[in-house]
Amino acid sequence: MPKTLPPTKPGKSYHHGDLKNALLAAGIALLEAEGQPGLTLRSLAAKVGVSHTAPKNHFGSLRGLLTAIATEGFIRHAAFMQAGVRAATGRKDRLTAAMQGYVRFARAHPHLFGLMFSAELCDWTDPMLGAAATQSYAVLINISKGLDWDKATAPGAARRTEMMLWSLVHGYATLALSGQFAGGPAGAVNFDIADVMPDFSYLPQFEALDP
Amino acid sequence: MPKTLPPTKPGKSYHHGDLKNALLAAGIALLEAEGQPGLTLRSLAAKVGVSHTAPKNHFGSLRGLLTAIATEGFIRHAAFMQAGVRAATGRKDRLTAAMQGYVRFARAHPHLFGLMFSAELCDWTDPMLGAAATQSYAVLINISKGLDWDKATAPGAARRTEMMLWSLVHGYATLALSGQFAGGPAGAVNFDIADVMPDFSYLPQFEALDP
DNA sequence: CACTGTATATTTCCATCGTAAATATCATTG
DNA sequence: CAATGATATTTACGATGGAAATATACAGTG
Repeated sequence: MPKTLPPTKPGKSYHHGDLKNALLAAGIALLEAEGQPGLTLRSLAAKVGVSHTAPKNHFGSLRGLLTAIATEGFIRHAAFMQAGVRAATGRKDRLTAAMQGYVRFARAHPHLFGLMFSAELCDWTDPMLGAAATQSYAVLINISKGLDWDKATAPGAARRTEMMLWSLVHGYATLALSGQFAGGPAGAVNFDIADVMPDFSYLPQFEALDP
Repeated sequence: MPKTLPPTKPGKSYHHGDLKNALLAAGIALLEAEGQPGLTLRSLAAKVGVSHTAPKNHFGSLRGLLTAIATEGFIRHAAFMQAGVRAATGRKDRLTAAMQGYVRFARAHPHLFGLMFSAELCDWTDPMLGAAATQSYAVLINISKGLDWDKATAPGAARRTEMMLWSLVHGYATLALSGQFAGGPAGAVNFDIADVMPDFSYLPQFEALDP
């Protein structure tokens, strides 16, 4: 009964059946393999075996495709951190695991990470992308809420703590990725944020730049 | 005597005379005005009034032009921070001024800042670019050396302190630029790093990721 | 089963881009 | 003034993203 078969891999057909997911998977693979400039609509379409205008039906434009890839990247990013958090016990250890997961993901998927935080390439008005990024951010927020630092009562202290943690780990990941730390001390991945910043929430002057 | 006239602005001539600097200046202006994808060799050449292949003589390729622009960006970045540092008194105030200058520069020249730390667009094997980036980093290093935190005697403590400061301010600038802090508390630019992290150097587990 | 509408994919075409190669112009030096 | 090297232009080419028209498959409906 060929009718019961869902449109998965019908061998060779005019219609692909699952082109959107296939383009996403192949797009991420191509991005990781050859970097952002190597991910073109034509090369991607050739890899999947369709015409170079086929992606337009599903993503509208190259920008739409990159936005969808970044969205998937944030989903994986959050899941990657969460997996580390679940394996840890204790509040500080969980924060450490999240931070380490943040950096490890960036190192494991540098081009995807770069795309995710690229202001130019993605369409940040897309609600799906915004939701995925927020969920990734929420992993850090939820963990930082359980820490001692959260005892500060100053208005906005918790928010500033989150921004501080996010800034620190994101800056570290970004600079490490761009090779700016190349001259630093040799060593394995040992990013223990909990030990580095044991106490800062009671003196927060960490104001937001954006309204 | 038209011969005594140096090759500056001879009105209209086959040779421009100072095309390299003109391309750099117009390139930065075009980058800031229209973003990185708007800075093409052809649009830049049209703006300066030369053929679209003229930049090749001075920069080799688009990548070379972007690298030169990023180099100039780091020079301005360092100068911008230094100007704030000179106007401040006291060691902590000087660090604060440098950090605030870091963020303000990023906000004032978002596209230039993005290009400077873009791993894909620039040629990081260029020694001029590396030197300019190092000089910008050196502003933070020199200031952090005079702080109380520097009393730590653990091996690599100073280096870790520098990396921490750089990570924090760079992550903050990057996230603010990409609009990730948009949901934060409203407020003016008030980034007082010295108050946020008064004490961290004596518990450093901040290892480098890169050899 | 036949008919029809819709989603999906292809073909063709175009403007723009970066780059290479050959050519033209100028500035300098002897 | 002639020759040489630096500088700029012209022409051409392959690749890219996108628009428009066309072809194909699928899902209902009678």
